[in-house]
Parts: sequence; C-alpha cells; structure tokens
Amino acid sequence: MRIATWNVNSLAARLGRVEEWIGYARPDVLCLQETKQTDAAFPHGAFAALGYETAHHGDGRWNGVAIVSRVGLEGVATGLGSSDDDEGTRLIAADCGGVRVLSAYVPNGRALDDDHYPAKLAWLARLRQVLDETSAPDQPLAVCGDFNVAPEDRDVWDPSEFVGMTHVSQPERDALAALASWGLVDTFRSRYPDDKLFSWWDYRGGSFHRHRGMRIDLILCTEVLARNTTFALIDRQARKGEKPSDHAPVFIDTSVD
DNA sequence: ATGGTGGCCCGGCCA
Repeated sequence: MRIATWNVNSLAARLGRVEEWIGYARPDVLCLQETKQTDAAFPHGAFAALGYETAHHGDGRWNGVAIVSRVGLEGVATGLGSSDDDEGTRLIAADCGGVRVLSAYVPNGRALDDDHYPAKLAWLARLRQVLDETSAPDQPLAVCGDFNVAPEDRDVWDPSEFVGMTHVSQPERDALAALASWGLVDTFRSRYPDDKLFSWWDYRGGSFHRHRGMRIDLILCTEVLARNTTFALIDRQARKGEKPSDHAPVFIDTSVD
C-alpha cells in the first residue's frame, strides 16, 4: 500500500501536476494539504476519472485538506472534534484499505512572539488528544501532512539560519515528539539517516537549486505499519518544472498484516 | 538589497 502526502499550495493551481503525479506514482492513498478550496469547488470528478474516491475539508481561501484513495474511503471525520478549536479546516481522517489515515496541516506559527505560535503548539497537543480519543496505537494508522516543524537540526539546510525562528524551536519539536510518543514512527527518517533530505523549499532566492530546504512533511505511522514499510521517498522531481508547489510529495510503501 | 516568489484575487494577507 502506497501512502503519500503533498502540500499542493492551491489545488486549483496544481491540479495538472497532481494528476500527472498520480499517473506515475500511483499512490493508493494521497493526503493533500493547502487545497485552498471550498468543498463545493473540490474537483472530485478529476480524481474519480483516475479511479479515486475523495473526501475534502475546506472553506475557501486558506488551508483545506483532503484524502484521495483508490482502496476505499469510509468513516470520514473532519476537524479536531470540538467546536471551539475547529477553525481553519486543517484535519481530515478516513479509513482507507484497513488503515486509519489522517491528513493534517499544522498551523505555521509565523513567529515565536506571534499569537499564532502558542496556537500552533496547542493545535499539536490537541491532535494528540484526538488520537487518544478516537484511535489506539496498536491499530494501522498514519498521520500524514505538513507539520511545519523540522524534527531535528539535520532536517534544515543550516541550523544557524534558524536561530530564533519557528519550525525548529524546542517547544515545537517537543510538541511533535509528544504527538509521536503516542505511538508513531517517522517512517521516512527511520529509513534514511542522511542529512539534508528536504520536502519544502522556499520559492524565493533559488532555494530549491541551492538545496536550501526543510523536511517538514512527514508520514508518522503506528508500529504495525512502520515495521512493514519497504520503501520511502521524497519525490524531488515533482518540485521541478512548470508551476510546482513549494513542497514535494512524500510517500511510503507499507502493508497491513 | 529590510527584499525576494507565489497563491489568493486586486489590496494585502499568508506562507
């Protein structure tokens, strides 16, 4: 089972690239973030034409997440599950081929002294609560998405460039570690110890070609999926060419026992 | 160089 995640930075602007990528990567499940669409505008038909069912949670201009599956799509749940912290359309979950799949777009946080920064930490803590309330770590489950946190220094091109910045601060890394301590494995990292394997590069300043990126798009799996993972890849090819997203898709190949 | 690029959608926000 091939499970993928991709922050597409507007699905309307990226649909052609997404269709192209599905055509050669043939994921079984593809989690999307930053669709920037309403549910009404989501191109369900384009995915159906490729053999995929879809579920989307978006309200228009900002954020928006989706799950695209050709192995079944049931038990869809949207948001964090409480009325007061469900703004932003940043989470959707579904059962796909025996795996509980979550597509998450963690808030950016903006700056350490910005009000959005503690909100980001709270969102990550709330996601851990959602797992506690809805799932168990002994089931096949994958939390996929743009976490807007680089887990370690080796996940950024130059840690000295990030002093005092978001995405690398200890509270963010602690919040991500607290989420993972529920029972999740960073499946890509567990296969590749190398530094400087990134999933996002700023559009500005030729960052991609200068290898100035960060690894912030993760597939966190429970042990039952992690131990069956046979392959993992960040597809840098998809960051090249015409009108790319600023993120590359990430995927793993795994199976349910 | 206090910018840069790109997406939303047209003035300014967001990443």
